Amino acid sequence: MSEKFSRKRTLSGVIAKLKTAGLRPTRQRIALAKLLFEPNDRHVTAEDLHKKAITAGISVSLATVYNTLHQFTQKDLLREVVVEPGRSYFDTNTDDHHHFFNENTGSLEDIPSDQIFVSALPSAPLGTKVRRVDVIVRVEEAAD
Amino acid sequence: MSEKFSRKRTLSGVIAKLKTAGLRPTRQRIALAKLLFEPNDRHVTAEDLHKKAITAGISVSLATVYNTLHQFTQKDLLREVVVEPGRSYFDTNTDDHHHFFNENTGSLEDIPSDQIFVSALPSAPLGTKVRRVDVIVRVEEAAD
DNA sequence: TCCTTTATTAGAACTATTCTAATCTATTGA
DNA sequence: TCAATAGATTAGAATAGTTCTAATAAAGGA
Repeated sequence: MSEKFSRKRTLSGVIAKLKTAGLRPTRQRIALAKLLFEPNDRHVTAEDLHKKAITAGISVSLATVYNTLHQFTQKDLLREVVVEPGRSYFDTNTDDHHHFFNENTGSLEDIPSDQIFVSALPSAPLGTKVRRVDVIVRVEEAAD
Repeated sequence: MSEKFSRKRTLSGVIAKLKTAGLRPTRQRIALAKLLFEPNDRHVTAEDLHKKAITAGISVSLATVYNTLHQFTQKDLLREVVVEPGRSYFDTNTDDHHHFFNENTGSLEDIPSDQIFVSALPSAPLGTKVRRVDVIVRVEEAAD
């Protein structure tokens, strides 16, 4: 019973999240949100998520995955991380933070914002304002 | 005479640069290097450079432009800057520095490394070592 | 319930990039 | 200087990731 209850809670939590964001809680969006907001796998590509959904028995098209990722990003449920040309990562952590990017494995890892300090001294170019500061620490496998 | 002399100097400078990098100074590479290492236009896409070359009357294929940009990057004559999914910029400034990226116009602007200070406190993930730290200050047109 | 709005879909289209295999060119050494 | 050869260039095909399109389906309100 408690399992059923907790599943139900998660479900309604996700639905509430979507509603608050002004997105209709459709079957596909609910399923994708549940996959995305699981504790692990915080950095996901569209391809990843699509595979994951199909594997989980959720029938959803790649187009919908892309649409959903972009909508979630627009509504601040996700954050897009650009580290490689030709591949977008989406991060379920929307708090202010930065990343390690392993160029050999392609894996991303968060750096909490209190573990790195950036003093952005120069003012933004004329007529513009700062939207966000991204720090990417590019690492490679250490040749032992 | 002095014009001819200086043109010659530039040419041999570019050739020397290529040779030192261990790259054969071919007609195409010399021409692309001269276009790239001009004082302006420090941030260039493959498409940009190809157009520029064709306009300048230099017959070169897009494949060669890509090859050349990657070879130059490998030899540290250029630096690749990834700010947008699906488009790579190449920066002729290989010194340690960072960037403003205008998300509306797609333009890049250098931030000298002495104008920004990053304390990368957290150590790199196990088995990896830091290769580079990229700071991208994303700006947008200020809604006046 | 029915109607309107919004979402989903398969597949085509698009964009940036890489690959392929044939042709050409720079370098080296006789 | 010239031929041999290692390396570079090419056009066009192929690929990967993403976006578009127009038809179908589902959600929410009256």
